Amino acid sequence: MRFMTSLRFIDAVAREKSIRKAAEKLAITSTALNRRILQIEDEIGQPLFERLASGVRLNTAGELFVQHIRTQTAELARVQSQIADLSGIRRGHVRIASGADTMRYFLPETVARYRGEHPAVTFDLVRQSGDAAEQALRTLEADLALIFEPIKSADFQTMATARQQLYCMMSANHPLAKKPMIRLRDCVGQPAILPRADAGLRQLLNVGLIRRSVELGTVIESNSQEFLQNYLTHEMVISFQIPIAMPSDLISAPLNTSAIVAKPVDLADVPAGILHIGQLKGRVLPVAAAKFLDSIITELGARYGDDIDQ
Amino acid sequence: MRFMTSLRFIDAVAREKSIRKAAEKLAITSTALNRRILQIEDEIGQPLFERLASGVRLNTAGELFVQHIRTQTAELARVQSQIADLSGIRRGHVRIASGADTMRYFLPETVARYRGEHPAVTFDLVRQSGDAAEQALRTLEADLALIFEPIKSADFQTMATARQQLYCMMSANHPLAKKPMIRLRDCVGQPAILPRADAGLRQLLNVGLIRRSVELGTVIESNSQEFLQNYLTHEMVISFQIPIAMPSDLISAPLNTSAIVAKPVDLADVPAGILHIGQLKGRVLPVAAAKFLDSIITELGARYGDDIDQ
DNA sequence: TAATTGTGATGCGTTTTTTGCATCACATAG
DNA sequence: CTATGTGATGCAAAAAACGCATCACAATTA
Repeated sequence: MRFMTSLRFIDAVAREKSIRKAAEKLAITSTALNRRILQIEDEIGQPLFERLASGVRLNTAGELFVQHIRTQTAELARVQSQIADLSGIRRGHVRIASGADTMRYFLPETVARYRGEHPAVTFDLVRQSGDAAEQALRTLEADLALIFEPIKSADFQTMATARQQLYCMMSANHPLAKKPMIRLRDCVGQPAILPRADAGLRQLLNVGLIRRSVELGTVIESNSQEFLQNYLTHEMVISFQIPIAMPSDLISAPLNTSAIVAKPVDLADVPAGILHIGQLKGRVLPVAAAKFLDSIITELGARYGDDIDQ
Repeated sequence: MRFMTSLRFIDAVAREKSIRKAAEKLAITSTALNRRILQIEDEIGQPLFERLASGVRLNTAGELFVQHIRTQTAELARVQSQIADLSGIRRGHVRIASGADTMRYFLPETVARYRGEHPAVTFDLVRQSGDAAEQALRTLEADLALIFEPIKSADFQTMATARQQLYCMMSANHPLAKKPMIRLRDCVGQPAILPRADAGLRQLLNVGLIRRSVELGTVIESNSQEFLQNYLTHEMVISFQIPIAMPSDLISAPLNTSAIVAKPVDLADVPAGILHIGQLKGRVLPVAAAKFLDSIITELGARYGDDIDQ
């Protein structure tokens, strides 16, 4: 959209906090970008940026204007999506911010199924922390966010939730692997590898550990789920995971030949965590995003049945 | 705002239903305008207008897009107003659609008082019928509307109301002029000049006339309030008016020397009509318009006290 | 039926706007 | 004090927008 160019540029400068850096990202020269900004500021009647030695920063007027730019951009996307939807085939672009949990199996499968029905819809999938995902909704960089505990912002509008019981994962020949259900007291002193503290799963686990006065032998912390899971085959340690982040056969086929097994942690020790699927409060989503949200809810329903809300 | 040009042009074409006519209004050639439209349509990916031999007409996609243009234009105005408001002096532009009643004395006085406090705020005052005023709110051509009965659209959000008792006006030497209060039965067969049927006042009066089975000798109908009032000095006829459309001394000073007098019509015959002041439902008004609305409410309160709501 | 009028689309030369290079002025860090 | 980074600006080249003349089509009029 040509008429959005100047607005897009201003948004970029606001994000980069530097005209030259933004110009580089936009693949134009800083002088062209600079002049566009000066022109808009001239038309507005007052500056939008403070000029610092280290770059630029939005002033109050700029904050207001950039907020307008972002909502306008999102609105335009929504209208375009709506218009494209008129021609029968569903077009559009869906931008999703999510934690790592759903990026492993759930989203690949759900997106693939949706794209099977609507090949003209494209996706952005950004893996980030819960806080960052909420922020992405606010700045309108994302349409939907999937966040596993906790929700911090009042701007987050939950459209669906799924209860996720904590599972303990370990090598198939680990002593605990024979139990059908894990109690935290079983894990006292066990060497464990855990997600880092900013993950919702870790916070959920910590509450249980404190309540039961259990201490694990935390040998490794990592924010890579791949690492957490694959490491289990190399050392006799335990880890924790929620179902949505596990291969589906790990739970559904307890007699599988996999070298790794997952056993549920007693809900009395650690309550089920909540996976929140939501959007920015008050926003009207583009057709494609709204329909994909339906898809997510359907898929969650198929997987977890009664553990789904809304 | 340079970046709004193409959008403004499309809106103009949508309103004129002709590229050439719109081009003339916009003071450019039809070819330039035509090309801008083709370009936008190309970027959207499908046409926004149907091409007819007599001009163009919005198709469904166009309706959606033009709606978007209008809301975004209004939003931009709001943001600009908000930004201007940061610099202390209140700037902005207020667009008012109203019936003739308030255009005579109420709005001139209220606007003048407001501009006395905020000289940088400019105004558009469009006199039109109630229906047209509601339509102007919907197309975002107006920020506020003042409508004297009846409100038809569900999109109209009433922000304040003022009860207006009907008054009978006549020359000071008219037989009825001696009565302190007029009953409709006093008017049977009286030659009368009335506003046209599309005016709220006329509809209000008609209800009373039918209920009391009274018929007037309607000799003249006009939509010009000036005519209705000034004619009273030339022929012995009666007319009707609401207080807000009358010079303030007509009521406040009953012993005035004016050649024209106004006497209230008994509320048992004709109930008080309601003057509605409102905006498009759900819309956030620019600062200047919102503050002027406060001004209107204050002014109404000073004039009519208990007859004001909300 | 034929001419006329009005509509949007398009090729081409001109005008206006935007862009990029080189450079300036200024602030900060080393 | 020097080096490096920032945004602003003069000037020429590139790109975009514009206006004129004209086409193709449809509806209206003679």
